[in-house]
Amino acid sequence: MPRIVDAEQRRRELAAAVWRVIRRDGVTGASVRAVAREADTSMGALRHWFATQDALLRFAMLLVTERARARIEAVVGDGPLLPSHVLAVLEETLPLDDERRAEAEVWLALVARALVDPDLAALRDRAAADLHGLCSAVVVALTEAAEEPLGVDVPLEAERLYAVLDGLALHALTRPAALPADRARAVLEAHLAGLRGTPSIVPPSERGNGR
Amino acid sequence: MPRIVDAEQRRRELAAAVWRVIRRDGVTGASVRAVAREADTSMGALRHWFATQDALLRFAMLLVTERARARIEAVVGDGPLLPSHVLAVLEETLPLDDERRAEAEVWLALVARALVDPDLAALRDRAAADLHGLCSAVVVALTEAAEEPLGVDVPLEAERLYAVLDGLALHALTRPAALPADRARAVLEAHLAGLRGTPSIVPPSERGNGR
DNA sequence: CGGAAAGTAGCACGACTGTGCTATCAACAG
DNA sequence: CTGTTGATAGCACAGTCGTGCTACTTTCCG
Repeated sequence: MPRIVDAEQRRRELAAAVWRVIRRDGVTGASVRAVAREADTSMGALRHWFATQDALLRFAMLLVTERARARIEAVVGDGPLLPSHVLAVLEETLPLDDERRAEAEVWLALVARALVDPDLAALRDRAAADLHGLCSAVVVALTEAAEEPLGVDVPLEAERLYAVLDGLALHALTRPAALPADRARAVLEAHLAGLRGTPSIVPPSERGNGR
Repeated sequence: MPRIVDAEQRRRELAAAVWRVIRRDGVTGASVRAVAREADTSMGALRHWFATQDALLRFAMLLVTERARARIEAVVGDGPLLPSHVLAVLEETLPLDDERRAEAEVWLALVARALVDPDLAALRDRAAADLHGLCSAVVVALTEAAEEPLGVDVPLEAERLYAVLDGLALHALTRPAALPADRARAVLEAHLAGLRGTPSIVPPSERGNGR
């Protein structure tokens, strides 16, 4: 057989097959055989790239965080976190289109498994720490940009923003009919408006400044 | 063998064994044999009460919602939703002690499975609709109690409160060290303060009129 | 050309899976 | 007493599971 030009690429292809199986049959259905079949290869080939099933699932989970991180960095770039970019950045963690929805489904399945799998829990904790840090940065960026100094409890507001973010992600994922993409965006935007010093609770006369 | 006095009680005992297995080994480990062993009974006895494994998991999930609902009703009672009870009511959905933590773990595991199991999805959707309704009622109760009328987008604020609630639940469950019980409570309380018309973010000139 | 290495294929094993099924036991009705 | 029902026990079947392992093909290096 032809040499694989890029080993990492091959591993990503197989992990993509894991994603498809998890989305179709859940993490329970992600057996070695099912993944090999989905990837149109053999058990032996699969085990050549991943010694155990746990390693396979670990890599599949790692891929979720990597992709989200890449999208976020593509938006924010190297520079500082601009208030004008905040909504776009945080949106990248919500399941608002098919690609991000796929990631969120896999993420939820693996986070649940992480409750009883220390390896997956470690990956989850690292991602959580990253997102929590991002939320802190967002709170700082928004409050610093306010015209007059706001009395903000930054750690608390970061925690609250993080909760809104993951809560929206969970609900947009599990109740897409009740919380479609644009509505999830609107809720997030309203929350960010509050952090900007413009309380989300405003008289009707001032409402209607869509995103 | 002695007749079972209360069939429902027996089913609850078996479902409790399901909970213990799910908490220890995840939903993957909740096989018929494992549950029977945990409940200290036989496969035959288990199958006498639950015809299939799906029925067993369905009942275990139903039990989570039932218990949460019972606790909430115990707090709010028959009367109207008083602003003074709002925090205590919403707290009942957070994993702030061992009992509620157990429910949340089982809930997360089964919600993940619900992504590929229509029966569980139906239970999840019903619970979500209930909680969403509760959040709406909370928003209405708090804004109506405000001294001056606030321009509140009730559906949007309900959605945001629901997101905060489930986000906090998820984080308190998966990152208990980063978000201990009293801190989760504090974040929720800060959010409710905002709904009361006392924004969590206030200009320095208006500060000092405590929560 | 020959050998090493990369990659693929898939069998074998022992363990586990859900469910159908029968057998057994306890308790009550008649 | 007998007969019926509730409840338990556990075997049998036909699979699937993860992984160890060998065999094989293809590619590259010297």
